[in-house]
Amino acid sequence: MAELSLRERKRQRTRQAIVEAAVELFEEHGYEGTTVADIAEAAEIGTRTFFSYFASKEEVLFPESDSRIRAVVDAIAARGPEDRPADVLLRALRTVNRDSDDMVSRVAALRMRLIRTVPAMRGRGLQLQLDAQREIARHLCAAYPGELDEVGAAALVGAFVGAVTGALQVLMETGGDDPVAMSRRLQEATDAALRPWLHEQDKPYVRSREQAPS
Amino acid sequence: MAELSLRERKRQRTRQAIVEAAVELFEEHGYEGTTVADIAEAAEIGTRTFFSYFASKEEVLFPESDSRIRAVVDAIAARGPEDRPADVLLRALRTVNRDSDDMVSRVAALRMRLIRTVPAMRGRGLQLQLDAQREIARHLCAAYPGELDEVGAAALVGAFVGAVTGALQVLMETGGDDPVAMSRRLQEATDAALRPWLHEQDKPYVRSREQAPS
DNA sequence: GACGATAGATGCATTCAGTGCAGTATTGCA
DNA sequence: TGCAATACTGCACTGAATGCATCTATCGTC
Repeated sequence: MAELSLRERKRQRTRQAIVEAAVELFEEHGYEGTTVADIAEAAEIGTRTFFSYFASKEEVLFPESDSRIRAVVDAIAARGPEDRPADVLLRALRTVNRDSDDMVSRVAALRMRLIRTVPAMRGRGLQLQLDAQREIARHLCAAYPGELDEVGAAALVGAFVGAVTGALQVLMETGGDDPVAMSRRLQEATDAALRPWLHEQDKPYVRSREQAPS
Repeated sequence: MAELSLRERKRQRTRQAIVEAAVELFEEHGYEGTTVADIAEAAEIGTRTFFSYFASKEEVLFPESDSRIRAVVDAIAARGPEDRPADVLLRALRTVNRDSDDMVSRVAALRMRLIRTVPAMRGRGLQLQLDAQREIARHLCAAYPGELDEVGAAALVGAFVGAVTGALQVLMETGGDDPVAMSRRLQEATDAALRPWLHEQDKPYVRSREQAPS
């Protein structure tokens, strides 16, 4: 399968070394307290070489072009004939939230913490998110020709992602440290915000409230 | 009213001079093609002084803490007893869109263009937007105690603002130059995206289409 | 296995944003 | 008028990022 050339393998290894060195140093001395030169030295490369792997210091912590996009695109591709655009997005959103590995991986956790605290990281994260939205909107638009135009699709995607982002922001700043509880509150909040789109059979928290009225 | 001390007046004048110089130079040589030193020289101040007025180069184009927030907060304060949170946001959103002066003022137009093209500006803009959302969510939460918690309010606000942002992004990149047409398409797209929240009497584009079919 | 082409690594110099500091000028106030 | 607070400025410095020239390792080919 992975018949990569020696050059390619070496490059991957160096890349990995950079990321690991960066994570190590960021955790020890903080983001601002770590210079690119420090990272390069720890990864045993020249400072100049760093920038042939990553365009900027932030980039180290935003490696892969997020698997989330792919998950949503898959969900769009797997839509049923009865599904409205909003249904598809709703399902995708839940899948993504459920499978969110953002609390497990060490890099992901660090990234989260830095996004919350370092302006440069926050800005970068938001930009990538907006790009991802655009990408998803394109797919959604293509999946519903005649029904959704580019702008409408972007608005719809924006609404759904915006709800998640808004909730997540508050959750992170409140600083709860229990991932399970946070995930549940996130689901509740977005469900509530997006309630007008929910079908009856899709309203878990209404159902649970019927069973156990407050 | 404006009994400012001489110092204060002088400071305002210098501030104004910096902004004007910056706008001038950005329009002539582009954002990246203009250094802080250039701006300072044009504004007849020392380079160092620039940073006692603005914390960074971007900041020059994000002056006042946006009147938009105030407009939304006002809309929340002016809510009727029958209004649901979504109703309030919907009305506020329309007011803001309608009064949007972002196409008239020279600074605003330049800012728009740079947000679209310069990563640093985009990042900064998104950060400010998220902060604004948070602020609005706080007010909304306070206005509906017992009904909305912090997280839920943030999700709701995020959904509405996200819809507008998503649509706006596509509209800007499509690069239509007719502000009126863009404003109309924006309204249509967000209306469509937020349709599940619309009351019947709140659907202007359905109504106007009945009156004057295209 | 040798060889030329190519891609990657590196050092060096440079630009530019942003900060800390110290000294000077200006303003507000008594 | 004089004193204290505040603003302005130059200077030196750090750190990110880029361009360029050079050197080295790898690759495909014969």
